[in-house]
Amino acid sequence: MNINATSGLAARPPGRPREFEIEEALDKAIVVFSERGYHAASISELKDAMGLAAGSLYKAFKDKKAIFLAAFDRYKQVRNALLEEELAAGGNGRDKVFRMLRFYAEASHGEHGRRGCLVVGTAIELGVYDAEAAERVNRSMARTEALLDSLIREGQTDGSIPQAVDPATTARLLLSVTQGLRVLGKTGPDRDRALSVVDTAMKLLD
Amino acid sequence: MNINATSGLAARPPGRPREFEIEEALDKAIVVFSERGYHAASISELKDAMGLAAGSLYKAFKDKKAIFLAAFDRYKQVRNALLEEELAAGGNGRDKVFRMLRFYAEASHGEHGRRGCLVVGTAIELGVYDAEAAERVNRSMARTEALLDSLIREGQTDGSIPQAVDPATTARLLLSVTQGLRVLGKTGPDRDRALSVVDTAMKLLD
DNA sequence: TTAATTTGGAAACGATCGTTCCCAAATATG
DNA sequence: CATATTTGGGAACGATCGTTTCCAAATTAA
Repeated sequence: MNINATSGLAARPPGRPREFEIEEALDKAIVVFSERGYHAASISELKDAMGLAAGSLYKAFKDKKAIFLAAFDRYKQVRNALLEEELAAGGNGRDKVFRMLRFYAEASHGEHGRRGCLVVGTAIELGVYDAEAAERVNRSMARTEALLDSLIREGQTDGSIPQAVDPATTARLLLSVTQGLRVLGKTGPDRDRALSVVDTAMKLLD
Repeated sequence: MNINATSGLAARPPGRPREFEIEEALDKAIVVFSERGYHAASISELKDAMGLAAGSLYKAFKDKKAIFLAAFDRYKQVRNALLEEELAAGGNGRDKVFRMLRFYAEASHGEHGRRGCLVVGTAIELGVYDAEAAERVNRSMARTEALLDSLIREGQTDGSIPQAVDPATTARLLLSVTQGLRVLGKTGPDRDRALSVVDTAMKLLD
């Protein structure tokens, strides 16, 4: 029996307490990894950005890849929460699809666009050589595709999207549009151009 | 007066002649850079793949970035030639757009898909921090977008694409579809799924 | 109080990075 | 022929990489 389990509060473990918040540090790491990519982001850059000494970093994480994977998971958690919030404000299925595409378009221009998407960056840089990274990328893509699929079906149920639209193939197309926007956003287009792509894509739901 | 200029043939320069073909070596470098990315591709890997000693490599190229940019330019030259060939076999404008999208879809699955696109990889990994790389990426993207635009207009002229289609915004959407397919192809989808995206995108030209 | 444990932070480690140097070989020029 | 020039190839360089080690500080448990 674990006497600590009687309390809902986690008992403070022995030893000197950590002086930084893991999630705050990961938020800084996300910026470095997104802008620079996995290989170009050095431990030196990471520790500076995260405000930690190398020793502290390696007590919190096994190695560089563990930092990266934790940052990836944190990134997905934050972005999923923001997307969920955006979708909750939506009306019918068609409106939710629009909001979702707009969500990606807004992340694909300006400073945010140049910072880049950690999922896309991971797919490009680590997708082939690292199984753990690839699995996370695939899970993320599959989730996005499934979400688009379900929103299209919701639109067909509420009448905002015609029955003639094929949910599966259309979801796959819209997924590739969102990933493509993220690529273009690294070097390129301004807000209006990103949003015009969304408007054009929505014609597939007419 | 340069007496050598009287001949159309390039006069062999003094010194020991190079024993390898630059373009053949670059074709090997393209594979390494595409699969691994710029930073993960080490000089050691590159020289092994290219079949050269480090010294020879640095006599042919100023530094690692010069190797990369030469490989990028070679990649674009080869891919553009293949695309041009594919388009020359096309019928009307609509068919040419289809062939162009299919050209990207075919490069976005299986071994070729996992190898990846050097333009997409460069945008992600170097787009923000290297001006020369960014300029090449932007030139490539702009060229592709302009080509799609012109093919759509061609289709409107020959009657295969409705006048209601807006060439500029549709070209931009199709560009982002092609870039997205390349991202998905790194970890994912099989041939049929890639081609189904193309079929769905073509509905925008109905 | 004492022992055990964990963190903070800096110094140090071996490995690998991109690059340069050096010398023998191969060619053009005089 | 000798000389200048360029390449091939490998050894060597300093810098930086990711990681480990070490010690003082902070905490829990006994």
